[in-house]
Amino acid sequence: MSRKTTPNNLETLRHSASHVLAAAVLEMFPEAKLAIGPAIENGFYYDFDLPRTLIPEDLEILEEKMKAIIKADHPFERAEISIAEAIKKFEEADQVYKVELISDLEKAGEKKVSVYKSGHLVDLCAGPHVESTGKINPESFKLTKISGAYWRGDEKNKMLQRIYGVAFENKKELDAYLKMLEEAEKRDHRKLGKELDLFHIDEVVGLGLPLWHPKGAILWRVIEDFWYAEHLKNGYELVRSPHIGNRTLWETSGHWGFYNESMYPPMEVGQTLRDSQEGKKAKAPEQFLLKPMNCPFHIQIFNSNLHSYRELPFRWAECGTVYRYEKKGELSGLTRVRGFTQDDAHIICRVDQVKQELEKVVDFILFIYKSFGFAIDDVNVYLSVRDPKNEKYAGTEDGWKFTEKVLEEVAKEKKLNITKDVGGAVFYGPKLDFKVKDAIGREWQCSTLQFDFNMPEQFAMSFINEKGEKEKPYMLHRALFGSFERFIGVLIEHYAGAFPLWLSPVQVMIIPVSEKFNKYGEKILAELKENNIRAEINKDDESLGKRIREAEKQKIPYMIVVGEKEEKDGTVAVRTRGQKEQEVLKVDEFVEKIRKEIDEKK
RNA sequence: GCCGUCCUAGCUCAAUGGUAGAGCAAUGGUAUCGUAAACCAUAGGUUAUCGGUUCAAGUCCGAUGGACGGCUCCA
Repeated sequence: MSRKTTPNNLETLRHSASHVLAAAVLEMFPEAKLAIGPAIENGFYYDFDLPRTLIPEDLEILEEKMKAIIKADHPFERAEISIAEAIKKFEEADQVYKVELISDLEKAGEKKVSVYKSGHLVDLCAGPHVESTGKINPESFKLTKISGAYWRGDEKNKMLQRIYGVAFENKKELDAYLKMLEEAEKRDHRKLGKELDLFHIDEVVGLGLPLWHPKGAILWRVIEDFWYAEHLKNGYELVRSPHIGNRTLWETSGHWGFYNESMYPPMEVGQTLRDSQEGKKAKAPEQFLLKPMNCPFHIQIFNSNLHSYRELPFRWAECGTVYRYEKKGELSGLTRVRGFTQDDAHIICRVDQVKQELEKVVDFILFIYKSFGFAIDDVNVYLSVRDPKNEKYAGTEDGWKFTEKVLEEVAKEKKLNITKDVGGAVFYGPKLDFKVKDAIGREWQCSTLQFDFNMPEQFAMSFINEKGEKEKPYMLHRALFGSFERFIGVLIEHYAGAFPLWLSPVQVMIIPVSEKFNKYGEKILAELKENNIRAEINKDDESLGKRIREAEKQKIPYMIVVGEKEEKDGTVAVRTRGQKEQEVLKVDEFVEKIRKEIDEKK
């Protein structure tokens, strides 16, 4: 029985392509065991258990085989069979992964499963598919990469081989996609970080511990200044805390037990380094841990005093550098590091203040994205709630119900296009996450807004309410950037390194026509600096054209060229990034123009 | 951590198992230049590290380290 499908449904097409891949793999390796093969963004993948490791050349062979299957135009025939029949069928074919999937469907209460037959391949599948393999354009797909993937995504399970492919309706779309990937590579923050001399990650210093070069550090500083100014405007107070803290703190918070997989091990103190080198034991040893988060410190500030309900809410902000020993393979440029600075704040408030505080934070987050040129469509928002089946959650039933409800309400009122992530909540509370895509489409969590039921309990936080009784406050964690490192990483990719004026490490490059005009150039440099404009002068013994080229490559927003005419008239010839046309302005006109542009953007 | 690919000068890349090269950058000169690369010269390497195979290894094999793409993870 052939089922009607929508032939221009890309997802159907991609999913069908994954079946064609599976058929091709079975031709090549009759003993291959099939796992799962869904459609994904831009294409599809299929996981296999194979008798040998694939090599890149295998992909070419498989592509040819796929094309032959497409050419043969096998119909996709759907059939519904009973669970027992399905298990028998797949057991006979020795498809152990399929048998496991069917058994799970049975446990979930299914009586029948659907299978699709096309050519020799019979695959367990909910469908839908295109009518026949011939509906796939043989020129519009490509197998792209091989990787390992754990069966059912569990690292305790066997690692299978995953083949990824991209698929589109026609060759033109495929080519456009491949071209886009090529372009995306050029805006990779790791590449631009080197080209623009912003940062590097040094093997000797340690993995995941970026070093910020002068141009990167000024970029960071500009962002940080903006952050501080906006927080003070928005009713936050600043706090500061150390990088290390006594182990007992982390025992109370629960990190010592729960997060020991990703914390740097403790350092033992109570003696000098020399004593330690000589193998001496401290008389009263104490252990200190690098902080993986700032919260316990902020809580200790709260707990150092008795608080009245009248004082609440507290909004305490800190750009605090935290350290997490991420697994080596998880590290990636600036987006996943081991030492990073969270733009953290904790809001400690009463129940009647929760909603208003959430609204304020959401508004603040939206303001931040707007300020850095992100459209809200560039940002995906996830509401992570409890998995009701799982019981490993801190806090009371009522607390969860209330906070999940109010989070969803606020998200809806603020017209956020949220995706609900059931089971995505951390054990201590529900959260709202904002994720931004990098150049190659990977999502990185930046802003986060989280409830915490655990810490107030563990640290016995309380304030005195109207009745004179102790009451436990609500605590919100939030970060707008997430971390400076990650945010700057996605920012570099977002702007492809061509930062708007207010963020540019060098805002103006002065280029004297020849060394005779260096003095005039220096005079202008001094005047720009006087006006807090980040300017440099390029007096290198190189041609004018060469120095213009260098400034363009460094993506400096304004270049000003000065020579005989300009010196005589007290003017500058202004060239804007990416434009050939120049504008001649009086020096103070230029200064005013730039200052105005910088101040407006802020 | 797991699967796979990769690692040659500061950067981007060459070199059928047979003497490690080029461009850019750097340094020293000449030219003092009007909007995306002036010209000449010099220097720069234990081919990531360690071990093996071979008459001979950048090249083949193994281990280690690192990078990249996935998986897992991301408080």
